[in-house]
Amino acid sequence: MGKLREMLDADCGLPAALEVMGERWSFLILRAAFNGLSHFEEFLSGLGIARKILSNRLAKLVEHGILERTPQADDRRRVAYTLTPKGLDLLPAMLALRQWGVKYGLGVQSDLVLVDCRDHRPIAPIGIHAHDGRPIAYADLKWLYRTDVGEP
Amino acid sequence: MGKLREMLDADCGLPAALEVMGERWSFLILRAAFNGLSHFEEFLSGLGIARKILSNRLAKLVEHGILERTPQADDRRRVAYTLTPKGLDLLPAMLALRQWGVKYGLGVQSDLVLVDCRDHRPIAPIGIHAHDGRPIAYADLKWLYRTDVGEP
DNA sequence: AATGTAGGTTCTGATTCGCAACTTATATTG
DNA sequence: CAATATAAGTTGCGAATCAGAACCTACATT
Repeated sequence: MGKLREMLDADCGLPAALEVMGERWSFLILRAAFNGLSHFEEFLSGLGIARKILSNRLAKLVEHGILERTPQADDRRRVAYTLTPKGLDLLPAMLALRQWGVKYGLGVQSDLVLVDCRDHRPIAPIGIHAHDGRPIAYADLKWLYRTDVGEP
Repeated sequence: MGKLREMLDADCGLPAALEVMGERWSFLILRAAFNGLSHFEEFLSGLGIARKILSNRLAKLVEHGILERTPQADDRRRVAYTLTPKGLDLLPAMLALRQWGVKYGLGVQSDLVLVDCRDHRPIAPIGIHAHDGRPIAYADLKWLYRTDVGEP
């Protein structure tokens, strides 16, 4: 029980991730950004979000370094919100959620498929892999203390 | 622009996933379940969540088929909440978020590492792979209509 | 029978959400 | 140049949600 408790208390990274991305709309804004949207009014009409909330979320995403805010040079009314490397690194998490939603969701199936542009074939389901790339199932996982891991 | 709009409108599975998992605490409850917790009071003290919210979230997770609620036979006061296959399928998404949080979070790094129990080496970062398992970068992805994908 | 425990529900205030209207800085148009 | 339009916010306000505490109920233990 002590160990269990310790595992929970350990800041496993999830609370940090959820601090930003756990808020309503954050993931949908991120998806829109991945889809190429970058302006306030694009997000607004594309997502059906309230202006106030969009303003708040964009500010937080910028504050956390997930989006970058750059006023446009040629039209200084416009501001472009673009994904930073930190934001781009959320793609696996977003796709994993998305694939889960497609697998179990009741929603209408999209006609668009994410493919490898090289061979135009759909990407593999996001999954768990060993250090050598071999897929692993949940049953084959366990928690170890850092000092007990095999040699890297 | 029409195509962009269409991509956003398409129910890509993310909204469905977020309907349940987008709510506060849902992911942390899920993590606790993956860590072996199964009883109300365990979640309660393990997470520091309010009773009311925990009650509400557990009900929703059960309602959406992510957890299963089973009153215990030997002590019928106790109720076990356990992950269904649908819930277990959220592991990649949770790990992807967790790894992102570890990579960029400010939180204290956990001493516990998730390993392949066969060789005791840490799992690979969750990533995007082509149908044949080859890793792909964001730049190599694109959206295609289902009718345009390469032969499976 | 009395007490304790697991799992909730109810009551209260503080936050957050969402809609609509207003503001400010820049562009465009007559 | 004046008038109007547009992009990106901010403000105000009612509705929903959150969090903490106390309360409740079914069961189990002494």
